Amino acid sequence: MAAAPVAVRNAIAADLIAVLVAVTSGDPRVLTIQDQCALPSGPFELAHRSLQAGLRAWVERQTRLPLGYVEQLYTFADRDRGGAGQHVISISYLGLTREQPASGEHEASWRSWYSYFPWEDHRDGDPSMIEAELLPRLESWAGAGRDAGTRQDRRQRVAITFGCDGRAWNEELVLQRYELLYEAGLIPEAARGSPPGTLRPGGAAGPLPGTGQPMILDHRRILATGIARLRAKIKYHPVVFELMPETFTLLQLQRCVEALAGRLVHKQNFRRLIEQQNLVEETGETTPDTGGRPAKLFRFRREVLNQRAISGTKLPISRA
Amino acid sequence: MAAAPVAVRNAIAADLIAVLVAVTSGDPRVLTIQDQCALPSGPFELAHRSLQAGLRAWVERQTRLPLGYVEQLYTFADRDRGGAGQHVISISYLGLTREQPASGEHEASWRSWYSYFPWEDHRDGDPSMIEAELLPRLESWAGAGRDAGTRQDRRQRVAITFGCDGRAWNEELVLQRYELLYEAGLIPEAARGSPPGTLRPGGAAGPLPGTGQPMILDHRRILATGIARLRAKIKYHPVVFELMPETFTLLQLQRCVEALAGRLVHKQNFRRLIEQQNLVEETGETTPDTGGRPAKLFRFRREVLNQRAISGTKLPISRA
DNA sequence: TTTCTTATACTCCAACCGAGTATTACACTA
DNA sequence: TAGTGTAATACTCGGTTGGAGTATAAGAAA
Repeated sequence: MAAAPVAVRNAIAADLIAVLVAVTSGDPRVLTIQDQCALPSGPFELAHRSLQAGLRAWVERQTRLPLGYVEQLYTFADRDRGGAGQHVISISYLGLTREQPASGEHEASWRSWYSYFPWEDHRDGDPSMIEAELLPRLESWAGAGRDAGTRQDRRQRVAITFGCDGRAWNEELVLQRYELLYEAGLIPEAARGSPPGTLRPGGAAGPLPGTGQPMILDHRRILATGIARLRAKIKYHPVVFELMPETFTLLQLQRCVEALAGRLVHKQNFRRLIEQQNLVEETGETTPDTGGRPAKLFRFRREVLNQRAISGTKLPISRA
Repeated sequence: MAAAPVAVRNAIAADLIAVLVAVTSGDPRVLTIQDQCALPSGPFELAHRSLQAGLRAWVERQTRLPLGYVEQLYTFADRDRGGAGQHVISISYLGLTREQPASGEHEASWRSWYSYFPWEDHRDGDPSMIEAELLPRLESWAGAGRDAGTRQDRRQRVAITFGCDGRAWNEELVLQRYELLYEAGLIPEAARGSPPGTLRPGGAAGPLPGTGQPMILDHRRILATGIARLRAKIKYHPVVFELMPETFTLLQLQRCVEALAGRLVHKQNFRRLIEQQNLVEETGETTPDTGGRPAKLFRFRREVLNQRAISGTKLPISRA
């Protein structure tokens, strides 16, 4: 029970997996490898000082991206993941950066996260594929429940996570929605058996059209976790600025938030909130290339990171 | 870079560490071992299906506690923690339960978490030891900063985390406060060098009086993480009920929340919030042993766990 | 009967937040 | 040069929430 040195017989391998996010031209993107079917990952080695140091090391070595903000997501070690009889612990991280040319190594490329979760983008209204494709299948899954209790339970989960029956859409339930679709058998990854060698060829869309592009292993689940965490975080912590260029207009900032949240925000209220919190300061310059009236350029006041510590900083993400 | 099976040369050992919390007679308590100087921990073994399964397994085997709620806290692998040259990954968990006689094995015992963090209990007003002991030492640490910038930075951190200069006390900054005291050298654990064999005898208070009882390694940091997480969580998720008996009065529930938060709440508002959210239902009985007017007994409506999923459920923890 | 303690009902007010209207400032074009 | 499109900015308004206070009711103990 004590924290004694562990014998070699319990030796284990540890993997670091990264969800690297950037927002470019209104698109929230994620760094992927292996023909856009996997998140970048690498082994945790003895040379690394700490987990976060290990992550920063190989991310910066391989992609030359300056990792602004890094946060641990989750650690898991389900038995079916590892190789023959060996446990692999996977420690996942969320990292924010600005999109770079993406150093060609390892065929890494940026991809919109909505191509993996097409039902998550509500910026142009609720995507029609929810009503047209997901809900009917989910309903038939719910109806196939063993007893009445199960069926009602399933219907309730569907209604809550997808905002049916007059309920509001909750953009933070990314993981719950993915797991629901997974349970309902609508996610190709669910069909894959335990042996981790049997991967789908990948590249093209999975077996079921309209449920987004699959990834290897449970990488899509990890991505969902990262999106959910980020969507929750931007509401009370000024992390958006890690994704912005040095100077920006308030509309650009708003578009970035909207891209992450997958929904629109009220422009005037957004500006009110940003300004009354003293998160930004004017650079004194304006940019004319907004199409309309030139917008003032702003710069993030890095000082607030020390001040607020962890509290404060709200962003308005409307419910209607 | 791919998630390939990792060779044995990067073999690593994994430990599970638990912060088990119960609230008894107005005291938030934590399960400890080794003369109250360590959190219970155990190796993650091949036999375990998953991390959480591993945790549940040995906690329930060794303590016979029914673990209601379990949540992952943090994973770390700093080099100075492990044995000679070997990395040890520590995965910490937060678990909620009701205090049991504590099966005597392994000299496990429950202990108020405020004996490790005496500055965190503000139920009877701000503890005098902050003003009397901590702040003077922190001030002299801040004043010893190399340049003016450092000094100002340190003073600001002190003011924010301890709520000086008219700032409000923020009960969620448990970890930040601990790390500040650690940096300032007021925490005995900070004095310990890298070699993990050199532990203080423990038991009695550490070298510096008034900074709480020390623990081995970084267990106190983990405990701080758990407290912070729990204090944040009770505000938007109905986890308090995992700590309550089957039936309870609203005052008991309030006392439990206050014990966790380390501060008092407004009674009328607390009740308003609890009731308008339909979190509880009357049992129909009352209990006369409250000293005053008999209180109605309530029961947690477990159904809400399915309904709210993760959203909703606020608890009022006042700022003044 | 007084007093203590707790439960419970009701009120008040300020802050916040979502939503809308109106106006201003520029670029482009006909 | 007038008109149009687009975006920036100012101002208003009403509902909800949440913190805090007052008042009353119901029992136990002295």
